[in-house]
Amino acid sequence: MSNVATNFTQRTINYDQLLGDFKVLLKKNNLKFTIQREVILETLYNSDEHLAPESLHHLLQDKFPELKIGIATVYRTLSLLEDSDMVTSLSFGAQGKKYELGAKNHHDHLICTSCGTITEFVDEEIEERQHNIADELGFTMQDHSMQIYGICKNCK
Amino acid sequence: MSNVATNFTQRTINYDQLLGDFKVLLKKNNLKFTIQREVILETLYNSDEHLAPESLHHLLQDKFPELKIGIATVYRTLSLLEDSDMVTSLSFGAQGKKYELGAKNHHDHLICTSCGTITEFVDEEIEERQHNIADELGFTMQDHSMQIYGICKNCK
DNA sequence: GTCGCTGCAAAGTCTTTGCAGAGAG
DNA sequence: CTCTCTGCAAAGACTTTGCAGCGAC
Repeated sequence: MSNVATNFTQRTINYDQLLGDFKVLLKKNNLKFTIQREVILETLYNSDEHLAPESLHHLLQDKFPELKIGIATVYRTLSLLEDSDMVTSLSFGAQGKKYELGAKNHHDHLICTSCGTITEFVDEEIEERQHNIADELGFTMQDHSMQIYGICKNCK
Repeated sequence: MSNVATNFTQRTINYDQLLGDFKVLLKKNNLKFTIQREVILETLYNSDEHLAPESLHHLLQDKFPELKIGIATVYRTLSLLEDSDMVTSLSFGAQGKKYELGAKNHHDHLICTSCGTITEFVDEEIEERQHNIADELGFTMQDHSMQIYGICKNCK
């Protein structure tokens, strides 16, 4: 690969650390650590997919059938995690959001409009440029997201 | 402003031309040119906002009460326009999409998380970089979108 | 005239909320 | 024990669809 700083992301923290952060967060807000919240965090951690609430719910039902986790709990937990900046949501194309754990390095998305595959990438030049632009416009940048849509190698 | 290629967008075509394109599109697909479709196009053209279907519907009811345009027609026309690449949809934050006419220059969005204001910008360096990245990953780029979230000048 | 379009209302999705019992601290 | 969570079901919000009459061509 050339001089393009295009690197695939890596998980930056291990699960125990993530779980610890989650427990701290809960404690700080007087919330309880429940088995449902734990398996949702764990499932997000172990998934390389960008999960829609419904897909996550199915995964949970498959992996933890005895818990009978309700879809409402999935939505509530995702909102909680998103509000606490532990997960990020993306809304591509049609309707519905997809969630991914924020405990990965920051990255942007390349989305194949044919097969729907999402590829992640990071480009330092763009990252830096975004900061500059925000500064120039008197904006305090909190976050950003970028998507490139096209046809992937396999679909061509 | 410094050397940052940050320019605000300008409308690239006039309304008559846009309307002409729309008529051609309709004819090509054996669709009819109706007053409802025309006022929707016109309202989008005259709006500097990114419009949600509901907001657009309200605008239309205010401006053309005698037409009694139904919300279903708004949705159907927006889908038509989006499928034909005449409008683009964005889905920020919460739920629901917002639409804008595609007949503007390409631009990206800076979104204030406090007041919700959307500022548009273009940066050539980023544009170019996106093409390079897509190429490197064997991707044929069709489109892209970028959002920067933060706190705007006024809200600070 | 023909055939697509429209408004209306009903039906679908996706998401949130109310509630009573269950469970964490 | 207390007070939050959970699953369920009902309610909401947003979008799509079926239909009969209307209107563009």
